[in-house]
Amino acid sequence: MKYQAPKGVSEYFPPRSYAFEKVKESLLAPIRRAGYKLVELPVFEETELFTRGVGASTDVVTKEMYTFEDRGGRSITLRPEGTVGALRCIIEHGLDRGALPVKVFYSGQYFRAERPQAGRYRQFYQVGLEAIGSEDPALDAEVIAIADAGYRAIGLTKYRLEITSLGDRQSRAAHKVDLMKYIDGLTLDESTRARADINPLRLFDDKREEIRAMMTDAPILLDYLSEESASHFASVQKYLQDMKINFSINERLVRGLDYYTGTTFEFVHEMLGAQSAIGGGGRYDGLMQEIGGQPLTGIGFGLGIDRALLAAEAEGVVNAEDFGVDLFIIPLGDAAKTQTMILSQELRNSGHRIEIVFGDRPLKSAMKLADKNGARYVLIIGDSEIESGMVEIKEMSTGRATSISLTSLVATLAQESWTL
RNA sequence: GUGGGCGUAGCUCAGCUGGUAGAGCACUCGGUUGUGGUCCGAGAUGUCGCGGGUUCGAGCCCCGUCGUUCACCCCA
Repeated sequence: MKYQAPKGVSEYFPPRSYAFEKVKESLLAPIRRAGYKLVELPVFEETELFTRGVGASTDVVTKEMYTFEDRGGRSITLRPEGTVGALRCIIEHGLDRGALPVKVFYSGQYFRAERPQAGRYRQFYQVGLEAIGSEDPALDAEVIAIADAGYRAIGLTKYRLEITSLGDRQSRAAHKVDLMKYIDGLTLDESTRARADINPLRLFDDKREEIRAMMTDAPILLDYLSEESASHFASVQKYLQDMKINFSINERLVRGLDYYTGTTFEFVHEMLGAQSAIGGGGRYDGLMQEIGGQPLTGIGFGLGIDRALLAAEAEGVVNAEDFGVDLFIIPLGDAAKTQTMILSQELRNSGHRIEIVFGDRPLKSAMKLADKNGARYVLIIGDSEIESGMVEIKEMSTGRATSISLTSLVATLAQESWTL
């Protein structure tokens, strides 16, 4: 085997590609129903957009970006996340000049040069949305509810929603001072110390027992929220409760992108191993302005399709059987082949899923093929059928055959009783 | 970037203490004339990841390398 896909990319092919499609559509449907509008965005952007937007000190920017120079000497980067690019599009085309909030959604692949792992790929797929220009806590709740509806549409049940508030700039600054003071008093190894210097909140998320223990008495950001932030967060919770969306407050929830402020959330699946976050998002107060837009707040999420699929498979809620065809046509002989080509074209034009058998397979083998492809009905066309003008259409599940005239076939199949 | 596991037919894997490879599934054909799902029969398929070493002899041992996988970091 000479060529293989680049390291860390996931490819989806039958039959799993069908489940992938289903998961993606399930996540997308609630977004569309809430009035969010599609934006198709480039997979690469000017590098600076990400260093400015995502945060120059984040791991994502410092060591996980696919960056290269294009032929004109510009520094280009494959998008490591979706929000910044979506906002760039909104700002560039003035979508935020009309009625607010602007509500957009998108889906596609993202790239991060990390060491691959279960549920973590160098190219991964996400469905995301952004709502720009409203501070209303009801919007926070809507965004969370949409994600939750997507997971439910897939059929997932073994996940939980964790939320917290990162507060506003002042809340954070005050907390950071005390947290740094606390961390300075700890004995940490060099790399952990370095991480703490970049973002002290990270230590809350450390998986090592000894670090967790050290952090149990650390000052919690929630205790430092300004009155405004606290009441906003309280409203979000109230709306979620009213909508009967289960959640828990994780005061130690940390996200890897620097732009988050206020409401922040994560959906965590319990059957996924180390990479258990299937989706997450939050509010970002300064981001629009940071990348050259109006000073508008915004909120959004990114839902990992790969991980949602993994979760669906772990829960056994994906059924990949619906990739069958309505009608399988088996031609016997040259004249029949021509007839089949014409017929399949007509039937496909009227919306049916039609497959035909290619090559000169023995009839028996052609029947097997139809069966394996999940054909609901099979039609055999040979010399006698062409001569008599009558064909038998066989229902595979019952084995029963019905006689229909060739000329009325298209019309007959369009009827209610033949719900192809 | 750091650490552990694994690399044998398309897939899942077996191969005992070293003697030049096997199963199941899948695939193709057949079980008398143009009808599938079960059953039976036949058949094709491997540079045993790659390179070196030890040995009379290596899929099995040693070294390296690449790939893969899981975990840390980080995150969807």
